[in-house]
Parts: sequence; structure tokens; C-alpha cells
Amino acid sequence: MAREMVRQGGRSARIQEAVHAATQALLDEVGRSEINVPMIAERAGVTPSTVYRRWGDLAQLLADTAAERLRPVADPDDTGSFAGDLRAFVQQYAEEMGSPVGRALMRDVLAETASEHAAARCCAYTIRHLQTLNSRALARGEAGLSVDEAIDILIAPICYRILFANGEPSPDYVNGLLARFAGLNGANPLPSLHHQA
Amino acid sequence: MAREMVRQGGRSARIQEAVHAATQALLDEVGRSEINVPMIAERAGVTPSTVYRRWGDLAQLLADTAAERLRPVADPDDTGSFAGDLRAFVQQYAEEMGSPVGRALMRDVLAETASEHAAARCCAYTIRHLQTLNSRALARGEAGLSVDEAIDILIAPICYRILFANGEPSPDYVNGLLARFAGLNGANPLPSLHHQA
DNA sequence: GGCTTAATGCAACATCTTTGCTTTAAGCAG
DNA sequence: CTGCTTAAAGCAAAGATGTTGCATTAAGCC
Repeated sequence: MAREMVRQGGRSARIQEAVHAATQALLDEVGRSEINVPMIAERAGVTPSTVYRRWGDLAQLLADTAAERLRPVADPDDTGSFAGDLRAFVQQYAEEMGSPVGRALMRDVLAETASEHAAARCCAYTIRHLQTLNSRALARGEAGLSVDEAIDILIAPICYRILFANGEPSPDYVNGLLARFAGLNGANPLPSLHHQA
Repeated sequence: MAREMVRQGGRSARIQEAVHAATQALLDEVGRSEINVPMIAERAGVTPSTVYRRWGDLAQLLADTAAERLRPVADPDDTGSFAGDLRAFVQQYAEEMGSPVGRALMRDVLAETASEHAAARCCAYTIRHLQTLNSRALARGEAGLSVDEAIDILIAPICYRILFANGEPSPDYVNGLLARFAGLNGANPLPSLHHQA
């Protein structure tokens, strides 16, 4: 059986991967609301008790899987200019997160009541991307951005609309946010905000 | 038994109220993670099947109860000036929502996967308050605000920090948001954004 | 007062969750 | 390479939760 160990790390890692894969497959096939732990366990070829012991309950497994799925596979596109990079990234973010699938993932991530690691992971992905855009801009000799400001002005409103108003943000709306962000950085710079006490 | 009918509307309304009360009481007493439907049903003096039939599952009952609890009991404080009103309202919002209790309520509201009415209700409460501040400002001859802009610049970042960074926004942070909002409205007004396509 | 209808109670059943114990497999020392 | 140690998984029974058909109750309406 050693051949099947595509990934080093032993049985434990294999099972984690199998359970993640089974969860994602079932999410696609039967839909979020029809899923339960025994179903996932059977699909993954493990006993339910294993899932319960490692993840606690369905909510945490879904949060873990959703966070995994939201992990970016690549750096944001390089369009040649900071303005272009930022626009492309934010538009894509709004599209992905605003789609029904993205919304469901976001909700699953936020539903984890126990540790809240999943939400922090997703936030970290966004921060990393914004930092990449910033480094790229600086390397080009452009002005760059404040990550905190970008989150407040661009990312947070998008997420709020998706979660509370429950709709996909329109491209016009996102363009408006980008215009506001550009206006702030161009004409009326403020000192960076501290978001932790 | 008619004396106990504090509220007209029949048995159905009585039971809804009893279940809501039982849920809130148990949330306070034993904590969010220890609660389940049979426990709430017993406390409310109904059978579990009634709860399942009316609310579907625990998540929806918690979302409904949380939205109910987040319903404001009064209009925002009148401090005499628009700037004061807005500051007081936003600071209080950040405090209430950022507290452990507020965070839990917010998560419960967002966890509802079925109808998403609860999140929309909460959003509507905020909008109504902002509209009240606006009317008040206009009545005083002050400039007032755009509700959409206030949500994007003030409310959304606060919610994002609470949900994803998982911490209570500091007063300094909120002051920074207010300064940004004032700067936008004073020096560099933008056309109101459309948030629905 | 009697009828109609929607909602609840009851109880049996199905399913999910937990837990003690056994078994497996990975890591490590000799 | 073999045997020991330990963490994790399997198994199975017990416990709790979720579901459903049918009887009963209560509210609204002639």
C-alpha cells in the first residue's frame, strides 16, 4: 500500500486529505445542506468517530475545508501597473466571494465557534496578496498602499455587502470603492490606522 | 390561562415568545456551545418537535433569536450635533458588536444558511439608525450623510475586524474611521455609490 | 355554539454523536 | 532489521438528537 502514500506524513495526513477531498466532492455533488458527518466519513473511507475526534463536529470540518479551499493557488495577476493590479485583484475577489459558492464558503468559515482559526487564515490570505501588490508597486517605483487601509476601504465593504445584504457586489460598486480608495491616497492621505488596541 | 396571554396573537405567538425567552436565558446561563434543541424545548415547555417544525434546526432558531436580540430598543442618542450623534452611535456599535456576546450574536445571525432573513434584518436596523441620524442632521440644518457611504466606511470595517480578525475594535481605530469619513464628506465628496446592480 | 384549519403533543422510529476498548501503524532505539 | 512506545484509527454499544404519522388542541369564522 505504500504506493498510495502520495504524500509523506503518515496515515494521519492521508486521512486528513481523504476527508477534505470527500467533503469538497460532496459539497459539489449533493449541496451544503444535505451533508452530514457519516456521509463524509463513508466517502473518505474512514469511520465517523475518526472525523468527530479530529474535527469535533460538522461546522468545524466545513470551516477547515472552506478555509483550505479559499487558499489562493497563485499570486495575483501582474498587469504592469499598481492601479491595474489592484483593480484586477479586487474585482476578482468580489466576484469569487460574491458568488453563491464563495458566499457559502465564507459563511462556513465564519461559523466555526470553537477556535476561529479559519477566519483568521482567510484574512491572512487577503493580507498576503495585498502585500504582494504593495511590494510589486514599490519595486516599480510606484507609491503602493497601506494594507490596513485597503482592507477597510475595499475588502470590508465587499464582505459586508455579501454577508448582510446577501448579494454579489456589482462591478460598478467595486469601481466606486476603487475610486474612493484612489481619491484617499491621491488627494487626502491619512495616517495609517491601528486596527488592534 | 388567558391571564398569561400578555400578548395577543394566540397560542402560536405565545410559543414563539416562550422559545425565544428560553433560548436567551439558556444562552446566558450555560453558554452557546452547550445548548441544544431538546434543552430549549423543555425550558420553554414545548415538545422538541414543535421547535424543529417551526425553526428547522438549532442554527436557524439561534439566528432568529440573535436577530431579535440585536433589534434596537431605542433611537440613537441625541447629542445635539450630527458629528456627536454619529460618533456616539458608531462607538457604541463597535463596542456592542465587538464584545464576546455581540460577536457570538453576529456569527449566529450569519450562520443561517436557509433564508438569510436574519442578516438582512440586522442590516436594516443599522440602516434605520443611520437614517435617523441623517434626518436629525437635516432638521438642524446640518449636512447629513449618505447611508451607503457610512456603511462602507464606518460599519463594514468594524464588522470585518470583528469577524475576521476576531477582536474588539479599539476606540482609536473607530476614531480613525470617523476621521476618514469626515475627511471624505468635508474635503472630497464622491457621488453616492450604488450597491445593488 | 359548532365547523374548519393550522399548529402542537405524543410516541415510535431513524439517524447522528459519543465513548471505552481494541487494533493498527508510524517513529525510534537497540 | 526487529521489537518497543505511543498517537491515532477502527469497532461496537450506548446515548442523544432529529424525524414523522397520527391524535388532539386551540384559534378564527360563520
